[in-house]
Amino acid sequence: MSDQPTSKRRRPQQARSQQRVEHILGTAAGLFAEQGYEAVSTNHIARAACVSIGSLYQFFPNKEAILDALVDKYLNDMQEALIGRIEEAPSLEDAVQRIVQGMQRFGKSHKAFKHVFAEVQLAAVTDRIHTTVVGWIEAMLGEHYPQLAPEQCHAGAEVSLCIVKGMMLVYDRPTGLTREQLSAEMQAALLAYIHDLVRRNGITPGA
Amino acid sequence: MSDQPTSKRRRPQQARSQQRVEHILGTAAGLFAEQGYEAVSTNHIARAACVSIGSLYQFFPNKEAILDALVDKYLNDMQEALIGRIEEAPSLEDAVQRIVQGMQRFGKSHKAFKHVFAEVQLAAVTDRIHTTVVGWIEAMLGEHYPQLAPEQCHAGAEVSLCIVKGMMLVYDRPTGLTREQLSAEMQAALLAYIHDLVRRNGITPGA
DNA sequence: TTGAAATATGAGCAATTACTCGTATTATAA
DNA sequence: TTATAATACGAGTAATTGCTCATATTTCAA
Repeated sequence: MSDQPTSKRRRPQQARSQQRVEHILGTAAGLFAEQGYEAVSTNHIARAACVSIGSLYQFFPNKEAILDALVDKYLNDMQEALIGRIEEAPSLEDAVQRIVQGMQRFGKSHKAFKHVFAEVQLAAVTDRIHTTVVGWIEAMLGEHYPQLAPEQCHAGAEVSLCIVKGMMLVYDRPTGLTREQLSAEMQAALLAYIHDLVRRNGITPGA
Repeated sequence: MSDQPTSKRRRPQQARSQQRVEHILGTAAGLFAEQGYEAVSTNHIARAACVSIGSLYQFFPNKEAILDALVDKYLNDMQEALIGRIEEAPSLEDAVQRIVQGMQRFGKSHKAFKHVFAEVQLAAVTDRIHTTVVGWIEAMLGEHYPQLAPEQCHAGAEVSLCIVKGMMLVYDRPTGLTREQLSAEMQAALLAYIHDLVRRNGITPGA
């Protein structure tokens, strides 16, 4: 996603510094997840990672660069964890299940992601993720329903992502439902919408 | 929602100070909407409202109290703007339309609300809103489908709110869809899910 | 008219913010 | 072994944060 330096700063060249950068990122992810991006300071991150503030700024030109690096990582991880599996899905129902469960797993193991993804004021960063994921869903819809016009695919993808986003906001809230129930309901909601979409466009839903 | 003092601070008693408090709240709402809660300082609010920082702290014991007061106001406004209309809705389809359009209107005229509602890290405040709104939707479902078990109503309400929340996150994003299209799609999504829910529970959807 | 309560003011405080820079410690290639 | 580049360090900077408090002004009942 970015091979040139993320920053004007030095890129880590020796093994120890590469490990350090990884470690800083991991620590930052944890803190962001717990307290949110704005509430976490760079000094805070450095202290928690047992790294001097100077070392942190050796590799990250500013606070936002840390978040950017995290987002790069997340988009890559998501691509691996989700997209491969979605393309292999034999049916739309299967694809929907993989999306919902994949997102759930991903949100669980990368809690900071949920913040970044849902936080409204980090518009630039959020946009990158949003656009990327909409593209994936759009492609999936187009593949399963070639008769669907491109604009319809796009609209469907935007709305589907709405649903998935709302879903992620609610996963760690005490809803009275188990994760499995929530997951099942969200799959049902997504499928119900998609089936409705294609039906409205005069296509008989497959399977 | 709270008649006793919001704070340990003086309650405004004279007309001029009541106006001032209103004005501070309005200004804060605007700033929160533009920049998010964390990014806006109390000094900032005071300056923008043309009020000294001391006056601000005369009526609000701390920054959070400003947000709390806003949420009180929003929940009241929402109750008036939405709930009355929902209870009068002749059909579920109509109720869904009123919810989606009401939320949209509300998000438009109270932009700060969107932030507060969706922001993950303001857990306490967000919870109040979430719980309140889930209750409303739950009641609506129970009324339109008396055969639906209370847990089913609750589950349905939680998932429906997920969808509405995701919706609010996306309204002012360049999606390539007009507001009307988005609104229509979201109504369709909500209805598709609810119809699916009652169908799965062996009830033939009305109308 | 008077005086006490309500309201208004903003300089200023301690704490924290994102970030710099001079210096010290490593690693590596010659 | 040595010299140069890479890495590490953390005291220190200016700016900003949420918030206080002594003082000044306004309101209104008596």
